[in-house]
Amino acid sequence: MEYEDLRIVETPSLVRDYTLEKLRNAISTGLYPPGARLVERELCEALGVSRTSVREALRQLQSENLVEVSKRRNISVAVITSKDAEDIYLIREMLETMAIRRFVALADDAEVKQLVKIQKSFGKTASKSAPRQLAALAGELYNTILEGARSRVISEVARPLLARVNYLRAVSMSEPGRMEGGLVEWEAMVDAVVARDADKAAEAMAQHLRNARAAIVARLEADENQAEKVAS
Amino acid sequence: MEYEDLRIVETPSLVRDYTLEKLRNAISTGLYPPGARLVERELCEALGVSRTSVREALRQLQSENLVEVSKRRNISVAVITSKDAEDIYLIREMLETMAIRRFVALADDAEVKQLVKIQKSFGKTASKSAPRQLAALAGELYNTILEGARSRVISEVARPLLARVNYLRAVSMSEPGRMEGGLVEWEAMVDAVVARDADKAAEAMAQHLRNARAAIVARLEADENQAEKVAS
DNA sequence: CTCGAATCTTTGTATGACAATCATATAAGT
DNA sequence: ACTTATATGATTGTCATACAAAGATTCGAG
Repeated sequence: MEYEDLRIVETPSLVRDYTLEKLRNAISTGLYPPGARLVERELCEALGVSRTSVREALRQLQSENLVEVSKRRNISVAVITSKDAEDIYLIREMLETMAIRRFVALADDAEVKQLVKIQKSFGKTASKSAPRQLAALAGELYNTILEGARSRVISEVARPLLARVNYLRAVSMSEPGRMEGGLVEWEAMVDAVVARDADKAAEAMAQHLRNARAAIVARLEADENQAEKVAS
Repeated sequence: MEYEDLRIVETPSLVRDYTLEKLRNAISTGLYPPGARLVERELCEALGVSRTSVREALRQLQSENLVEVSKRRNISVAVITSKDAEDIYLIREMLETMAIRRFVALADDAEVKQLVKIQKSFGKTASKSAPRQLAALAGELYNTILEGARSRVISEVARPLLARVNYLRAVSMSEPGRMEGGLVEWEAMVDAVVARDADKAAEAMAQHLRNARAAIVARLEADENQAEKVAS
């Protein structure tokens, strides 16, 4: 008899993981936008957990650079400057072309099929312009790629970077015009993966990230100029 | 009158930062070697701090992947496999060539001079084969480079990776033969930086990391084969 | 020697307490 | 009215406890 299937695989969930998840989510959806202050007691109330758990979750968010501490020790959602965003996208370009090459080399057929499926849902969802759905799909896409690349290290480095620009991506996707570009490149990438053409897939991925970088950096620079004007 | 000089710039040190620092140090020096179990209560005693502080520090180490949690929730010093090490070095190669190019472009003369100084101390210290001193110097070298590269993001991504292989580097440096190779490449790199030749500097850095990768991966693979043999 | 109950260990979580720091409001003096 | 003191409040950092859950260990009964 086979017991493998019965074995309980997931450890009972931890309050601090729940807390972490909730906070990460709140940040990436913009519920807590960049710069928003996070007060421990308020988070405790909002989440119904103790200060202990909130604080441990905050320490992790701090290590992930999703929040930043002021010199008064107050914690707020990290503000990404245009320069930060540029560097994040440059690094992502290196990491994710690396990942997609590994995916082409190592992913099994089920994973490739999964990629195609996500890509198709994309086409369907895009016409309705439902930013939340699109963001979720994009997340799935990246997850699938990182999984299929079979590298713990790449995932560990890439995921926090992805998390840091999650909110920006969501904002950028809700802008008219930017979305279609992304779709075309993703389609090219998935096609290349299906054809097991690593170079082409990597190039499509790089192209996508270069375009995204340009769009987001431009957007942030505009915001920064605006803010500067207001300040004066 | 100028008040800038009087202003207190450093926030009073936090117990959790002290704890984090101590633990990171203990891991990178091998006082707590890979696989060693870390028991909260013991750490409290050893460090003279409360469980609260130890736990918050552990959460950060966890985010940095310096420790790992078993399914029983026990925490131990992360074990780096040969595959992990290979990926870490591949990513470092991308990040640090990027960093050294920025350094050449952006660092001021004082920083270049600092680099040269460190490089010279290296030559002096190497003859005496004092691994602790060498490790400290290498740390300074990387710090200087990352500082001079003027990119928060690059530093934030590169530093944890560096920390993860710190112990391995120390071990590898204490082996005979490996050290001199590193020194030659570093000398080439610093020379190129002084000459403000970004391509040459980047190539020297890449060369250094490729050599280090080969040495460390070989070493880990040997260890892993050994362990496998013992297990059988 | 094996099985199972009792006990010890370790982690997860909550709570309450208190100091230190900063921010804000209030009172006082000129 | 304006500035300075003073009190008051808010927030974070740290500690000490307490207790539940889950595992690991010990030890006695058979």
